[in-house]
Amino acid sequence: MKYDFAAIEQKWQEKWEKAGVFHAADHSDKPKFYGLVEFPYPSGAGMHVGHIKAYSGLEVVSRKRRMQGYNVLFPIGFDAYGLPTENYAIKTGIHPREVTDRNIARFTQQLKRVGFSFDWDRVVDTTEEKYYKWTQWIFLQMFEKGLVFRDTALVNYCPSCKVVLSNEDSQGGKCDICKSDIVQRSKDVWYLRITAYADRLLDGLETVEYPGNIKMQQVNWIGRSTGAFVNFGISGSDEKLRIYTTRPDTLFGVTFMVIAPEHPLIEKNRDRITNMDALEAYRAECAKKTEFERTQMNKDKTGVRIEGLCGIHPITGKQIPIYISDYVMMGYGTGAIMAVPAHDERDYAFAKKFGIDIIEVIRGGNVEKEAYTGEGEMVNSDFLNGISGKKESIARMIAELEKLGVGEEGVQYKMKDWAFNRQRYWGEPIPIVHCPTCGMVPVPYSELPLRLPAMENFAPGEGGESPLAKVESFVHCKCPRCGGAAKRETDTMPQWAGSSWYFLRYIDPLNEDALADPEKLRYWLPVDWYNGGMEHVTRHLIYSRFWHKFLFDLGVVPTDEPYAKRSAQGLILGPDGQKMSKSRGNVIDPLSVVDEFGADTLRVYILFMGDYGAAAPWSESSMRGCKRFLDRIVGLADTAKGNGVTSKNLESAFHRTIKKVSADIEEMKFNTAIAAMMELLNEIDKAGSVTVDEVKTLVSLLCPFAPHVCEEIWEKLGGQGLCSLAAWPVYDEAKTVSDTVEIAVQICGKLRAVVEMPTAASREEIAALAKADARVVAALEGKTIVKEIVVPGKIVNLVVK
RNA sequence: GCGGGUAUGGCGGAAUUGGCAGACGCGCUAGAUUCAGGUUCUAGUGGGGGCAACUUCGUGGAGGUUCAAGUCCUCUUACCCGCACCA
Repeated sequence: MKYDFAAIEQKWQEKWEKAGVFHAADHSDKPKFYGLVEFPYPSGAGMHVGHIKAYSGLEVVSRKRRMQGYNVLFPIGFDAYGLPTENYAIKTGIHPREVTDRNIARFTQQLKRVGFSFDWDRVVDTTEEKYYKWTQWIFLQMFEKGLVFRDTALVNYCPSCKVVLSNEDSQGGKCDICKSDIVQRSKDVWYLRITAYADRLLDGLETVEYPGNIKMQQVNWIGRSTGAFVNFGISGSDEKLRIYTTRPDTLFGVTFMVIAPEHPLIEKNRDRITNMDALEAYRAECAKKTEFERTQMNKDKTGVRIEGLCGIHPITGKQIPIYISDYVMMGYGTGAIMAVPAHDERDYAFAKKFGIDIIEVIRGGNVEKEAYTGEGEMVNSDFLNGISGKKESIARMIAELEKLGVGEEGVQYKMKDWAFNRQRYWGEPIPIVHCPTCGMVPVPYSELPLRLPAMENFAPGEGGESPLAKVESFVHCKCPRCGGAAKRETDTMPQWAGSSWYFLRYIDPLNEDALADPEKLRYWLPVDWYNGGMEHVTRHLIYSRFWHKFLFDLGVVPTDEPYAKRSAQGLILGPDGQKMSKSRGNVIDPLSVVDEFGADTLRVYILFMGDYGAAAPWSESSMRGCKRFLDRIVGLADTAKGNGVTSKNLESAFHRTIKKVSADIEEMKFNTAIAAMMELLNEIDKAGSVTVDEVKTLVSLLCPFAPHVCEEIWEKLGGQGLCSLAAWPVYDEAKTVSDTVEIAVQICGKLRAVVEMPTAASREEIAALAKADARVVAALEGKTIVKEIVVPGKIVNLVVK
């Protein structure tokens, strides 16, 4: 039966808003549930079906929790600083503030039309002064604790966006925002010392409930390796060349050393090196390549030997040639390696190309043919000879190095410190003053927020200078320490800043004295369940864990980890099975679906499409099936008569469905939860009649998925109050089992009959009933049973000869 | 190259973790209702064989374990995702 979804949806959205049913209470005797979804970037394109899927999962969980009597915090906000808005503003001349406000208003309206149960009184916007005041406050706290520093570095620069990008934003050598090629530039940039938290970010993973693949990605991203630092000598000098290796056990197999082209050793020894021309030519060649190109050419090794300098082996004292090559990176370890060609594939390729000796120190392979990286007995290795455990030889070698004072155990991370700046307008100003006498001075806390100045032209300056540098009144200031003339920092923070702590602000969005009240933080934290996209697993998720741990150390937040549990939704693909994109023209607009089929249908379909965590293509006809389901539910309500239960069988089906839907929601198996309700509806149709009580139960189960139509039916059936606040149905385990059960009877593993028998039958009774079935009797004709397998409730298998 | 994942009808996907493969939905076929249908209802729908009861094959491929395998083991193929000269 078709229903007027447009009228119903508007009616109930208004009622919910008026009654404030989705407001979280700050203090409550109820158990709390904090469900968090990744807040959107309010782009000009408006909402995407992907947003709906991303929010629908915890929307259902949150609605279920409310019905279960929890005090639920399910907030939403806007991560509104960022380049697309700024670029749009530059193009159109409309101020980013105005663009942002407009986009937020549009998103808000769209989200409300889908009927999400967000607490709209707690909306945060990262670009508001009252919000970014605290982003700046956290930055200054980090500055005070020595976690903020400046360094000259080769940075990824996007010539199109005119902005310095982090490694994370320039993966694959392309700008994450505009997809143009990245070039390398030398620049003074801000860093956050996230590596200081590397171990804790790793160890903390043990204490949280994240899916295995997310943990794995974070572990790989942090990339901890243990090994040793070893100091090699330099011929004719008391200088040391320090290297990092994970295989100190192979130290006797070293036949050459390699340093990165940018390694300072070369500059320091200019006068002693006899082939500077060749080295500089090679360096110039490398500088032309982006980091991406450098890492792409991973097989063909190039390099130049440094003439006039030699390494000295720390134990044998042997002279060792040193090369420069771009297969060694300045950014990892010490920018220098000891090369053991016999047992490392890269060193092997290099040695073959340059005709360098290969010394086997671990037996087990054929070093004439290829590098051997496995384990084996140590040879040619002095005091290590005869040992065959890698662990033991490494430990012995490290002990020896420490005894001789030429090395020690060490740990390295792939993760680099976080380049924390943008030369753009639409971001949080970095609250630092550069004073000619005092150096870098933080803006006093009392002067926060340091406001983003009004500007007419926010196009970036040539050469990557921030547009803020053009605002004289902003730049020129007095040094907060000495009172002398000084200049403000003009860089702004990167887009990941505001999103690194937004979940804390939801807890107390209007607080003017603290980022949030400690009492409230203690009540709500940690976030019980956080859902978001896989694309944020290595950036946002690590950054925000880092900030949270820092705030924990400050005593600002009560938990070491911000998120107790994390899940991720899969993409919605276009009807053609391809990723949705404007250029492919396969984008589905959620609001046009709401117009045509209603918000409830959209919500049910998106969760019914398939595994919540997997990608699935859009199918309009499949969605129509969900509409049909809701229409049938509406029709069912009209035929409901009387109270109590219709029949024992149907009662049992209800209890089974309550059990399944309850459990499936907890595991985000929304597709099978909906399928179970469809099955129940089919059962009811078969039974031919249904009571008002039963329909109310079904509608309560469906309410988190399709809340508008459920409220309407609930009201029509005389339900108390709102369906959204009704008690979540409970099931009786005893009633989930029906009296009889169908048992499959196999003979030699082949299905021969299906026999209905009492659920309570004993093994013997089951076997007897099975053997009494006419078809089984026929099949057993002339055979002898050699084995009987009886699995109560499931199957009987008779093995015959 | 390393790490992780996936593979089931015409399609999206189920399968209580070793126990009737294909739930649920779409699509399709036939019939009914309707002036009409992108409506609604009824029945059917994995492949082959048979009028039928029934029978046989069947979860990317090849082996294996088991009374019993989509599920466990070995090998293999294809695709997807992440990292990528990390010393």
